[in-house]
Amino acid sequence: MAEALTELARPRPGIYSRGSETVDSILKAALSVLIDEGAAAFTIRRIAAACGMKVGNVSYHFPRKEMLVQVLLDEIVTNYDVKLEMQVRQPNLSAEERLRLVIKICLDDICGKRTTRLFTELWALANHNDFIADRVRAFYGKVHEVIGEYVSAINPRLSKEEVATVALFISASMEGTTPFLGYQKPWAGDMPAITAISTEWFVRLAKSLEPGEIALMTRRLT
Amino acid sequence: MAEALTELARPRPGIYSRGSETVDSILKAALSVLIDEGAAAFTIRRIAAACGMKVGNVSYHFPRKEMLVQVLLDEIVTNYDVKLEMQVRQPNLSAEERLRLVIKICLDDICGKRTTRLFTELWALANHNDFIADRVRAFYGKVHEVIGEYVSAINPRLSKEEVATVALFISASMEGTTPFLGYQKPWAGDMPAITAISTEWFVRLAKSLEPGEIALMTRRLT
DNA sequence: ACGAAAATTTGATAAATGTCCAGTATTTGT
DNA sequence: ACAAATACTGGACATTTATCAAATTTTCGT
Repeated sequence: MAEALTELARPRPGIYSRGSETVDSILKAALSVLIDEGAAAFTIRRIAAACGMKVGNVSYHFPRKEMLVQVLLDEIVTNYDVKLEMQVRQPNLSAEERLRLVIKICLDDICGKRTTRLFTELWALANHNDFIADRVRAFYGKVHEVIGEYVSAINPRLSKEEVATVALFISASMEGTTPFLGYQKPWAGDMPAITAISTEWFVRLAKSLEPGEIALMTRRLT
Repeated sequence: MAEALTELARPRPGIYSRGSETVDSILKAALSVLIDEGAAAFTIRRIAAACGMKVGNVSYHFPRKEMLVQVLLDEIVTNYDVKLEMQVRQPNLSAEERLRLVIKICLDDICGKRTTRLFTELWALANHNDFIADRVRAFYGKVHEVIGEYVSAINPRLSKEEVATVALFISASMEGTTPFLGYQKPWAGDMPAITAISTEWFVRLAKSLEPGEIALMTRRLT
């Protein structure tokens, strides 16, 4: 089931302005269908219906369904990247305040319908679609970098690897709330308390971890 | 898309022993297909092929595909429940050691192909299938109970709600490793370190949290 | 070993899917 | 305003899907 990571995802089919708008409509509708109805309903016909278009036209702009998936995912990931950068790069904040902010931003975002639905679907799709797996990995790599930057600023004695591990731990812990406390999930009401614990304890972890301590703990465990 | 939570999931069609074995084969094959090929390949035909059977026979034992899904999920959840109970109820351990053990068991389990693949699929399916959402919720409810039991033993001053919140935090944090550090996931190699941090810091959280502190932190955050 | 119940095979059904193409309409540079 | 490039329509195509029913084989209490 190895996907072709090559030149499948062309820039954009549209050249005339009308075509460009149509492509936008299709992508928007495709995202809506994925979020509102799930991957099983992610069908050329449903997408066409969702943006009031004929099947043939969608097929004209995206001759292969896989193209649509790839262009859509690239757009989604880019949007998240931009949003993350914009929201996080606030001036006049200490490293600790920045880390708190990032944690709050991530958890607030997870509460939204879009993120809750989209990423649970992507995690599943990544199991058997190498392209999706690759993009999801790249996206979270950036998230880890941002978190790691602040962890490193809070605790400069930590090595690069230790910072990466702490960032991974914080990120994974936060993302884990998605299927449980995300949009309309069973424990969604507990998100404020979990956010509070997260900000407090992840900052505490970043502050108080000693260089070499992770290796020590790991060795002790096995 | 509201599912009928009623009497769809009959006990078992099989009456003759051969039929029983066939049903078992079907369920086993269905799980294999879901894990090895994903929800998109979860098809009567693929399942039939996976257990060397004719499509009509699978259809005879499970006249509706949704029946197969429901019986399969019930069996899966029951198996996990039993496994959890067995592994966790070790004698001669302190509450703290038990909590460490539960954390280690959960994270080790997440590393396996079965759990990594299965639960990412279930989280996605739960978005639009009420039956699956219900069973997944029930399962994690039990996990939280087990964790909460030990948290409560470690820190008896915490209220029931506080214990539940801490258990939810620990559980969600652990489950969050699935799409990142699970089977063949990008950061799978970091699981030992993450396990070490998890056991150490989740126990520390359970120990040191003061009654009323969660409410305080939550209020301070907003 | 007989016979009814259960299991299995075989083949068919309608519906839905991705892809394609001939023809028509629209857009855009000139 | 013209012509070429682009966009869109309508319909078709072969596959694949879940479900079903008649005919056959197997099972198992008697």
